[in-house]
Formats: sequence, C-alpha cells, structure tokens
Amino acid sequence: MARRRQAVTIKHVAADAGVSLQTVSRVINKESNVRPAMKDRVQASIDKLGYVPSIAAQRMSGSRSYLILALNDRERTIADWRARQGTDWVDQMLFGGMLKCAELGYRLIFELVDTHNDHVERELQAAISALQPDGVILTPPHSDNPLITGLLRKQKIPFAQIGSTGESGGIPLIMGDEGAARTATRHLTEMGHERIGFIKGDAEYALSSWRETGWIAEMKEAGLPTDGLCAEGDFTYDSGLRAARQLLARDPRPTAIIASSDHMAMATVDVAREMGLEVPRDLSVVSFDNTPMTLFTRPALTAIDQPVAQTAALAVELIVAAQRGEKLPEGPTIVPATLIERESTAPPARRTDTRRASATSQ
Amino acid sequence: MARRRQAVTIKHVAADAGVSLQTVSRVINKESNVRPAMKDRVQASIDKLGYVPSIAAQRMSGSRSYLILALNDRERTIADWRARQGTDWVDQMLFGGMLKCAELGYRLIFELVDTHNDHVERELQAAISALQPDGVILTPPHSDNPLITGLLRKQKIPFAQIGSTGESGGIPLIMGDEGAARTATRHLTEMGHERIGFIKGDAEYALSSWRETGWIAEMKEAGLPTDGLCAEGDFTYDSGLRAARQLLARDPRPTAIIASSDHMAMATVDVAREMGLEVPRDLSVVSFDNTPMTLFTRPALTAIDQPVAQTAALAVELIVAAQRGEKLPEGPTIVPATLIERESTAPPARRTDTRRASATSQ
DNA sequence: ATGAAAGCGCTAACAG
DNA sequence: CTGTTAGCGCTTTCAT
Repeated sequence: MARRRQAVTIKHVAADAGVSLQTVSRVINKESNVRPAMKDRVQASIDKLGYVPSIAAQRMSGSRSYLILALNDRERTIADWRARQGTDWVDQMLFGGMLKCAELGYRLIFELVDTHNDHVERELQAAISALQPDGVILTPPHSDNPLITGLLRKQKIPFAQIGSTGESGGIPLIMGDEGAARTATRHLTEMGHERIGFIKGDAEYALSSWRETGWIAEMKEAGLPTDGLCAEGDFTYDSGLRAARQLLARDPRPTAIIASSDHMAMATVDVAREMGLEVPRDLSVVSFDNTPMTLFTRPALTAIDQPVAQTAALAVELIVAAQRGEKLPEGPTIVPATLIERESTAPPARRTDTRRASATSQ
Repeated sequence: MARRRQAVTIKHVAADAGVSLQTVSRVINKESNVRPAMKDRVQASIDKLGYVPSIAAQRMSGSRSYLILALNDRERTIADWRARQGTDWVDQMLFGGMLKCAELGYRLIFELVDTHNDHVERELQAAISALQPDGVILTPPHSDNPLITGLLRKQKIPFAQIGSTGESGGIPLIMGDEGAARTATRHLTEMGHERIGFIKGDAEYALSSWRETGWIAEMKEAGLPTDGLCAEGDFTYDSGLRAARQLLARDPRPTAIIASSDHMAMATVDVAREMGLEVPRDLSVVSFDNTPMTLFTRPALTAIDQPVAQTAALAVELIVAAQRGEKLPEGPTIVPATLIERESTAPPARRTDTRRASATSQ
C-alpha cells in the first residue's frame, strides 16, 4: 500500500513563488493583509502548479472543513429509492445544494439518519466526528428533532432547518406551504368551485398542518364551508385512495379535491375514474409537490411545485453566511411555492357557471 | 471563529484504556497483531467515549481517505435535474453506492465533471487533490475518457468503469446490454412478432451499439430481417418521435418497436396514437432503462430494467477490494438486466397466430 | 505586511 | 505483541 501524498502542496507553491507558507495560506484564504503584487505572484504559482488545498489538511489545522452535511430520513429515502418512483427529492436537494456549495467552494455530503431510532444522536455524532462539517441541513420530518438540534447547538455547528419555523436555534426555511395551499384553493374557487375537499399529509410533518391551515383560511375568506371536507392521509397512494373514497362518498360530492401529495392526487384520480367520474370534467384535482409523475399521469396533474432546489441552495448560502459570522435574516426564510397548471383542473361542470366555456385549463 | 477540535480523539481513548495511541490505532484498523484481551479493553473505551476517527486525520497520515468519488456528466445531470423528469439515475447510484460504502466504512461523494470540456483533467485533479479519494467510479458516457482514465492510472487510484469493457485499466462493469437487447427481442419474437423495429441510443454511449448488436443477433437467430428496421436516436423524446415516425412509415409496418430509452418509447407510443394505432394491440413497445415514468404512462411500459444500484454497489465493492490489494475478477463484471413486463407488449394482432387470445400481457 | 514555530489527529516505520 | 518517534499539509499563534 503506497502512501499517497499530495502531488502539489503549499510548500511547492511557496518555494516556487519564493515566499513563506503563511503568505500562500493567506492568499488561499483571501486574507486582506497581502500586498497585491505579492498576491499576484503567489496566485501565478498556484495556477502554474495547479495547486489545490487538501481539505483534510485544512480541516486538521483550521476550523473549516468546507463540508456541509445534508441529513435525510434513512427509512423514507431508501423506501423511495427501492420503489423507483422517482420522487425527485434527492435530486432537487443535490441540484440546489451541491451546485451552490460548489459555487462557494464547499462540498455537499448527502447523509442518511435513522430518525426514529434512539441512536440518532450517536449516529449523527459519528458523522460529525468523522466529517467535521461546517454546517448541516436538516430536512423534514426531522428538522425539529430535539435530539438532533440539541446536539448541533451544543457543538455550535450552524444548521438550516427546512420546513421548520426554527424554534430550535437553527436557520429556518419554509416553502410557503400555507400560502401555497391558499393559492391552490383560490385557483379552484376562482374557477367557481364551492365544495373543495382537502386530503391532509402525514401528521409527522409540520407542513401538513400548514397546508391545511391555508386551505381553511382561503375557504373561509371565500365564504365556503370546510366541514366534513377534510380527510386524513399520510402522503401515500393507499392513504389517498381511502381519503378520496371518503370525500367522494359525500352528498353532495365535492367538485374539487386538493391532495397534499402527488401520489394521493393520483389515487384520487383513480378513485374518481372507478366511480365513473372524469377528471377534470366531474372533479378537479390539485396536488402538492410536483414530482415527475405529474408529467406522466393522464390527465397531467395541476400541482403546487415545491421549490426544493431553491430552498437547498438558500440553506447552503445561509449556513455559509452564518459560518462567516455574517448577519442572517430575522424570521424564517420563505421560499414561495408556485402553482403549475396542467390538465387536472377545470371549472365545475354541473353548476350554473358562466365560466364553463373551456373544459380544460391550459 | 472558534477553533473546533475533535471532541474525543485517539488520545482520550488511549488514556482511558491505559494503552498507547498505536494500539488504539491498531484496533480501529482491525490489525491482527493485538491480543484479544487488549483489543476488548480498547474497544470498550471506544464505545464508552463514543470515539469515531476523524477521516481528515486518517487521510493526513495514512494512505486511506475512506472516500469514493462517483463521477457523473455535469451537463446531462443538470439537464435532468432541471427537467424534473426523475430519471432516477442519481438516486439509484446513491442507493447502491452509498449504502455499500456505508457498509464498508467508506463514504460516497457524488461529483460532477464537464466531460466535453478541455478542463476535465484540471477539474478532476482539483477534486482528487481536495478529497484524495481512495477510488473513483466512472459512469457513461465518460467511463472511457482517456483524459480521465489516464490521470487516474497515473495516480494509481483504483477506478471502476460502468458501461465499459475496460481497456483503459480500470475495473469494468457492464449491465449486460447486449443480453438485455436479446431478451427484449426474444420476448417479442416469442409472442409472434416478426417485424421488430429498433431505435438506437446516443452513439456517444458505448452501450448504444451493444444493444443494437443484441437486437441484430437475436433477430438473425430467429431468422428475421433487420434491414430498414433500425432508426437513429439519442435517448431524447424528440429523437424518439422522429425515429418512430420513420419506422412506422414503412410498409409493412413493424408490429413491435424496441426503444433504447424510456423517453423514446414514450415518444413511440405517442406517435402510434397519433397514427391511430393502439398500444399494445397494434404495436408493441419495449423500452430500456425502466425509469419511474414507465409506471405512470398509459399503457405502463414493458421495460428492460437497468440494475444501476446493483452495479454501483458492485463497483464500490470492487474498488475497496482493489484498494486492499485483493484479487479481482478477470474480465468485465456483467450485471444482468431483466425484463419487466407491463402493458405495452402483446402478440401481434393481424397475424394468423394462435396466441392472440389475450390482448394484453400481464 | 511577512515569516517562523507549534501543533491539529492520526498512522507508518521502527524499536523493544 | 506493544510502544515511541516522526511527520502528513495546513492554519494558527506569535514574532519581526
């Protein structure tokens, strides 16, 4: 086993530029106390030799590892991978997080943790000890896990909490779930829908209740009832089936349903079809998440897009800012979610409604 | 900026166990020359203190970084992420690669490179210098990029080449593309199809021609013609549209088409529908890749599954084995791809064929 | 503004 | 089998 050494080290650069190690180090770290002429000379040597600092060595002596850990729920992530249904969550996390990291000279490390396990602390501590990350990104449903946030706070590692309002001392980021639910509801009320059902997401996720709150608020403002129009779900297709059956069994039937996940929306479409209803003619469906499947189902689903990539990028930015001691925004950073109109929504068919000219929205 | 030190170091363990640093190191690295009693004592201290070695420090002195780099094409990966179509490639790479790494005490780092760029070498060298990985996984279409393989060979970093037969000195792994194409073809010939079209993949990928070869070989063995039944494609939906139009314009029309990607298969289904043909009644379609969309299209696509996760896991295993100086298998490791039968294939309709009883295969 | 010295946590090489 | 010594490449003091 040959001992592999760094090809070009700071020493080589120092020798080549005829300066001390410190000066090179200062240039690398963009410290201010280096004369421009000196800096240029050193930079020239760096470029010439193709020198890149070793992260391991930087971490050994300094305080930064240039590593950011993105923590995700192991069980759920693996289940998604195994199902091969392409939820796109991981991809979008990497898309936003990795690229932003690269931009800032950091590196994103994707990591799984057993949230439900008592060993979370041990497991997380192991990852931290091994990697010494400069920051951690927490994702639902464990953005507020006190075991995790407590550990990070104690170790003074900056952490972003996606989908949390941030009572636990991290940097909170939310994807505007309440507003998104209002947007979805308004989209339907403006088309003339009055009985709009809502299928909740997994109660373990804080965003599930935010979405419900948004729906209720918007319905109230429109002067529409919500009693009996809310069904329980847990994001899965099967739970969507149950919830949709429950809602569509009502008399009068809802003319539209908002589902808190694409899978539950797909289940709703399937239940409707089973009952002889056509989407969107007899039932409009709006889903949450905008995962790839919304493109391939027929009709394609009108969905609330979760700006996962953008949120991950922002999380990285804020962590780096925190790490540098910069001032952070006050409350939670809200990344607004937008509605993508596809083919599953239309004005209600059987109402006396002047807007029913076109059956499908564009 | 507080200087963050390791909470528990090898020193603490050594002190706690009353032994030298070296002994602890030996226990960590599972070296054989430690007496069981001693080893147990040290292990007890490790467990008690919750000690985890710092990979930065391990890398600094030793020869291993316990990091494996998975290299992917930047342009294509980002395009996929942006399109949000959930190709699942990244997920499956992580699924297989990350979990296997975790199992072996390694960590997978997902990295993007600009293959078409002249800076590949510089870029890769930078990643290697910064991370000092113990191994690298190369993925199509750059598994055989001589700039990359040359660099890795020179630095004596073990590397796996997914989708390559390994003339460049790496560890070759292929997903049995030729056999898979034969399987797909046989699936159709056994149903009674005689005019089976084939849509090629991007010529930049070696596997594109392997698949073509398999189709030709199987057709030949069945005594069926292939002339004029092969159309160019590049994996994209649009290229699939063109290729399908070309094939279906022939007279007599093919009764089945094998597409080298799911997107091209979906395009084929759309073209068929446009021409008033019903899938699978009038045209059977088999696709390659088995990405999530095959589940959501109607009809759901019969597809050749690419065992990406399994291949990535094997790549990690082989790299670690190489790193440890173990002996590797001789030729390319072939991970067989399997056919997943869904709804897009059926016996041809207009033939005098005894097997036409059921219109759709299960 | 620049340089010299002292480690960071760990392992390779060598003793005993 | 176990311990000692000398760095790995870099950044942090502290001098100059």
